[in-house]
Amino acid sequence: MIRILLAEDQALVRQGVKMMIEQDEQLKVVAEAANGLEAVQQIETRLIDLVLMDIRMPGMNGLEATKIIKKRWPHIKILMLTTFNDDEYAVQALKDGASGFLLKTAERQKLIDAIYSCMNGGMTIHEEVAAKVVPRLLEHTKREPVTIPLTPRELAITQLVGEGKTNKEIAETLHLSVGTVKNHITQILQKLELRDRTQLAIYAIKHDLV
Amino acid sequence: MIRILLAEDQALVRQGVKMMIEQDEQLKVVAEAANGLEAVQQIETRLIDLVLMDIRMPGMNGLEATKIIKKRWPHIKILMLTTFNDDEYAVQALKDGASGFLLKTAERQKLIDAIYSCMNGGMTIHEEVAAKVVPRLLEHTKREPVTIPLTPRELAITQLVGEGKTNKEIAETLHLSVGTVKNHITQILQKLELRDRTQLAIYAIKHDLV
DNA sequence: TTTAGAAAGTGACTAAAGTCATAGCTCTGT
DNA sequence: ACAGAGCTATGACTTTAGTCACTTTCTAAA
Repeated sequence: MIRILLAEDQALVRQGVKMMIEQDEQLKVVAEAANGLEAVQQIETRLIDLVLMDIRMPGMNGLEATKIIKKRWPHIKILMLTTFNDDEYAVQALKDGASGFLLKTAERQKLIDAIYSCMNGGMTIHEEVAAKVVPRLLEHTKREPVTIPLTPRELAITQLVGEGKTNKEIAETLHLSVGTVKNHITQILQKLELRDRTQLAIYAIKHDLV
Repeated sequence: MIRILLAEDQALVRQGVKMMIEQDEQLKVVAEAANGLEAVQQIETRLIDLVLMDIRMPGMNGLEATKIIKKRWPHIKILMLTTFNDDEYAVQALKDGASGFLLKTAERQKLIDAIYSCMNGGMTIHEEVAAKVVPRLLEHTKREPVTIPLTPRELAITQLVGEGKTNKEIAETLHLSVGTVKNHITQILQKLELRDRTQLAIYAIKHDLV
C-alpha cells in the first residue's frame, strides 16, 4: 500500500484527485495539506511514501516544501502537480529532487501510472510539460563542436583571454614577451574576424574554451 | 493493443524483453530488428506504435535511427534501452525525440509501466539513468539568481559590454557621451571588483545578462 | 633544397580603455 | 527643505591594447 500526502490548496481539486487515485486499492491518501508548511508538518507526524505537491500554494509554496522535505526525508518521493503555465518552476523543482511532473488536468490512468512508476524509481514528466521543459534544459547543451582554426599557441592565449587575463599576465604564464602575446592576439582576431580581446573573451566562453 | 518494434542486436536480450512484455496481453512485439537500419525498414512496412530501441547496435545505432524515425513518423513513440554506461548518449537521444530511458536490467513491471506511461504521453526515465542525466542537464542551468548590485543604467552598459561593444558604440546606443560611459564602467568595475571590460564581459555572460 | 607555416621577438606608433576630480541635474524619501 | 542616489558631462591624465614592419628560428611538407 502506498501512503500518499496530498498537498494542494484548492479543496475541490484535492477532493477530485483523492477520488481518482483511491479508486486504485493500492493507493491511499493518508494526509492532506493546504500549503507547504502543513505538508512538512504532516510528514513529521505521519508515515508517508509519496507526496503529490501543488506548485502554487499560499504561504509556503511547493518548491520550498519540496526542498525541505527532500533534505530531511530523502526517501520520500515527490510528484509535482502543475498547470500548463508552471513550467517556469519545473527546472527548479527537478533540482530540488522532485520525481516528476503531472498535470492537474490529466486523466486518472496517467496519474496512477506516474505514481507507480515513481515508486519504482522512475521519473515521469507528462508530455505537455516535458515539451516545454526538456527543450529548455537542452538549449544550454547544444554547443556544436565547431573546429576553431587556431594553432595550439593561439588557442592557449585565447583561453587565457577568456579568463580575463591581461597581456602581461598571459606573457608571464606562457613565458613570452608582452609583444609576442600582442602579435598572437592580432593574428587570432584576424582569423576569427573579431575586433578586440573583449569580443575574443566572449567567443572563448561561447565556444566552451574556458 | 500496442504494437511494438524491438530493436536490439543481442538476440538473447531481445528474447528476454519480448517474453517480459508479452506477459501483458495488451502488448505485442510485431517486429524485431538487429540494428537501426533494419528498424527503419520494419517501420516502412509495418504498423508500429512504439519502438524499444537499444542505443548501441552495429551498423546504424539507436541514436541515428531515433532521429530518422522521429523525423518521418513523429507519432511513433521511442523508448531507449540503455545500460548503466550509456548516459553519454542520453542527452542526444532526448534531443532526437526519445520518450524515455529504460535500463535493460529493469524488472518487468518497470518496463511495462514505462510503456504505458509513454503511450499516454509521458516521459519515463529510470532512476539510475535520471540520476546521471538530470544533473548533467541541470548543471548548465544552475545560475542562481544573484542580485547584481547595479543601477539600471549600469546594467544596460554591462549588457552592451557583454555583447562586445566599444565605449563609442555604447555611447551611441544609449545617447551618451563616451566620457559618461567610461565613468559608468569605472563604477561598475569597482562594484563588481573586476579589472577591465573583458572581465566584465565574462561576468555578464556567466550571469546570463546577455 | 627550397618553401611555408608556426613561434618568438623588437620597436614605434595609434587608438582605446580606464582613472580621477569636479560639477550640474533630477528624483525620492525623510 | 535637504540629503542621497542616480545620471550626465568635461578635461586631463596614465595605462593597456592593438597594429605594423621586420627579423630569427625551427620544422615539416613539396
